[in-house]
Amino acid sequence: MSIGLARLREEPDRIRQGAIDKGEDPSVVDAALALEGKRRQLLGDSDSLKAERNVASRRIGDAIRAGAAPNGPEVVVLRQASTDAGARIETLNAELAATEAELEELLLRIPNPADPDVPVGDASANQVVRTWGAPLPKDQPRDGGGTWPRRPHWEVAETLRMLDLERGAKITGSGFPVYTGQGSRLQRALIDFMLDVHTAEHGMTEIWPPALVNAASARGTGQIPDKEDLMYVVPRDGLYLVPTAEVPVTNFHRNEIFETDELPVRYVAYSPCFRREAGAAGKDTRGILRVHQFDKVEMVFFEKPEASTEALEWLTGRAEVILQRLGLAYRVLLMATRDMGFVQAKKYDLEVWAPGVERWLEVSSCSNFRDYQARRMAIRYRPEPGAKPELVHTLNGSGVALARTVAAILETYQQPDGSLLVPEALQPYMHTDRVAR
RNA sequence: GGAGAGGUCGCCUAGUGGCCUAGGGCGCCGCACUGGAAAUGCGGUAUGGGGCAACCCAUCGAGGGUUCAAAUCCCUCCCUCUCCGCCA
Repeated sequence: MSIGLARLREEPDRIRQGAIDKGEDPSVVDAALALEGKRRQLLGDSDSLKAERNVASRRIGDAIRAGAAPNGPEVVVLRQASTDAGARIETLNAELAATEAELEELLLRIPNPADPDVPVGDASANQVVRTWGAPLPKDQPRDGGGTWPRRPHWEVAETLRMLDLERGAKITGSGFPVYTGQGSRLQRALIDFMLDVHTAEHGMTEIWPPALVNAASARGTGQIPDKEDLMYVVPRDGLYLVPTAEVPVTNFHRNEIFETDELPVRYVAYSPCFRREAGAAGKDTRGILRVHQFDKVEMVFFEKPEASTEALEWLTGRAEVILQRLGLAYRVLLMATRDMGFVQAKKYDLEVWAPGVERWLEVSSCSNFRDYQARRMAIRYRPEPGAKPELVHTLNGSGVALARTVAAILETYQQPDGSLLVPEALQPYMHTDRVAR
């Protein structure tokens, strides 16, 4: 379940409109409402029959303890009453189970309504809310006059022996890049740099999660059943390779209740990410813009509901800090309802400028899920000490994904002589200010 | 991988078919006593669902089964601990 039944009953109109805005079928909302009514009816009937049966059973126990014969007339009558109730319960429960299964099916098809400030429409309605830095031109003025053309990242990397796509294809398959030499060190440097900034400066707690998760976790964040095709599966052990650290880190607190003073809880996690990218064949085949395995530093927040709106802005800003320190030009997009995804309430994408391929590359996606994800995973908190638990709000965002950031660095910091300047922020980690042949 | 022992209300623990409507201790909250505290006493202290409410239903690792009735008996699975094997 993702949309809450209470909310479904209380504000069906808003949920219906939310479905329409996201391009989903709104009639599902009414079908779910009808089934919910049926469910409550059946549940009430079943519960009162169970109460009857419990009373009868208790009386049998009392009678026997008081000295009645276990097969005496008094007990036989009671036993019959209990058996009869049991039979009717079984009939009702079968119907109830079918109803609940059907209802759950429908609820999974109701999207999380977008926040009121999200533009309605498809990708063309996405708004650029701000840009930072100036996108470099492909043709760069040369000191002595004229221009030189910036090369795409795969050419820069190959010249400097930082990347080996062919051997990656040999040992695993296409889309599994091998980073070599200073390329490998650049990976480590970026991971280290990002984790250091988010922990030491932004106060997040570092998590180093497993790279495989079980089915319950995959279900928790909605990877299955919806997106099973996107994941690598290990059927023999019933495990899934993580497509993002969001999956293990959000599930970290599945079925838990935070105490009042524990929130917010803010994690940052590095993990490799594995994506089959089925259906994307032919797109971005060159270089490392779309690969099956990449590395990412991910931020995952658990917030009090009243704080989540502001938390999304802060979260997005923390990802921006990384790009700013790396000196990469980027823009922030507020995603429109039909382009933001089924489960997000509000989402910003960060796109970095890659002057070699002359494209904006998505390196981060920062989302507020409100209580939608938390409901599926039963992650709650107590608003006051001793109060009834309520669902937390969850947020996450990349801070940031490596492969495309590496591409942007290679294309932004390449020099006319073929060497690469190391961004100042990375120099302490790379132990050099320049990579040359 | 093999053998054994376990998984009970935040923590520890009692519980071998009905007196379990899960008992006790610790912790926590409230009240009383106190100048204030400690100690002590009394009461309260899980989650989900249904009901206007009184209250009812479900949950003793998970899921099935036997029974009028399951924490308790049976089956399957998961996890933890100890020992052995293997291994970075």
